[in-house]
Amino acid sequence: MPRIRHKSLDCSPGCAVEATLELIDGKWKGVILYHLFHGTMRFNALRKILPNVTQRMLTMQLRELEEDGFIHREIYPQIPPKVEYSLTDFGRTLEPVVMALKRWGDEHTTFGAEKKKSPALGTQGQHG
Amino acid sequence: MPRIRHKSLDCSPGCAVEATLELIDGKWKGVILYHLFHGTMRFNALRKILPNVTQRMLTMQLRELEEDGFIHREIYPQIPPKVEYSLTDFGRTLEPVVMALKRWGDEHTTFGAEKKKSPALGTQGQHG
DNA sequence: CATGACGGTATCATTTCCGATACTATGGAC
DNA sequence: GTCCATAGTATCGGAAATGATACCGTCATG
Repeated sequence: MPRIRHKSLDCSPGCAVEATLELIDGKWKGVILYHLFHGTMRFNALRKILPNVTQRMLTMQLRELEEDGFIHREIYPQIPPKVEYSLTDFGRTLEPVVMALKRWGDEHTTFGAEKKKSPALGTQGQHG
Repeated sequence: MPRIRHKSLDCSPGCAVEATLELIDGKWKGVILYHLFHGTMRFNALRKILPNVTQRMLTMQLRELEEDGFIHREIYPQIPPKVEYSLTDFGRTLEPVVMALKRWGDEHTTFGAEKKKSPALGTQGQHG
């Protein structure tokens, strides 16, 4: 049961909505989670598919996701370092949420529209 | 098709997730939308169920939701003023998203847990 | 004349988020 | 001895989001 950063969540019934939003908010967490649904990834692998995220931000977002129990950080004590990120069982419970977000984005934003124009992505199956 | 505040959305397939998040982000939009699913509301009615939101913030969030085409603002030219907010058809397309967020929050956050401890809220049906 | 209801604005301060950049550690290859 | 790869930290600064507070306009009531 993750902590909630909200100072006071006594904001009426709909508050569970905000509580969830707070946890997956943070500019890159959604995408990070989305990619981890497809499997374990190393730090630099995430950097490659998220070229706009600075190293600092990526680290921070990953740490927060870890703190909240969504992802697991596996450190292999070797040189050069190897660190793998994967979803926890708890993290997987977010799948319906993330997928609802993605589905809506695909259908209703210009980003989704652009994507449909590019059939090459279709070969990636669930990825696109 | 709403504008996207993100500067660059070339952040790989999962980006539709972020696109959606950006639109319903903003600390109070989730709750506002959630409450509007239950029907039209006046400005002060929203203030009452969201006591932590300042008037300024509420106005701003509502204006952004309006800009993005999610809600409709109906002004009745009378004294004292009356302004009603309601979801547009487009706004209603967000229902699965918001409900997914709420469901997860209810089941997995301490806020949700607290709520379950309070059976009185159960009488509110879908509200709680 | 003062007060209250309603739906706001305006202004300022603070907090929080985020980006850019530089720096670190270690071992192996060259 | 230098460079590279990996996974970070540290520090600084600016921008954006949010909060606090005060003010506005109008009509009705007292």
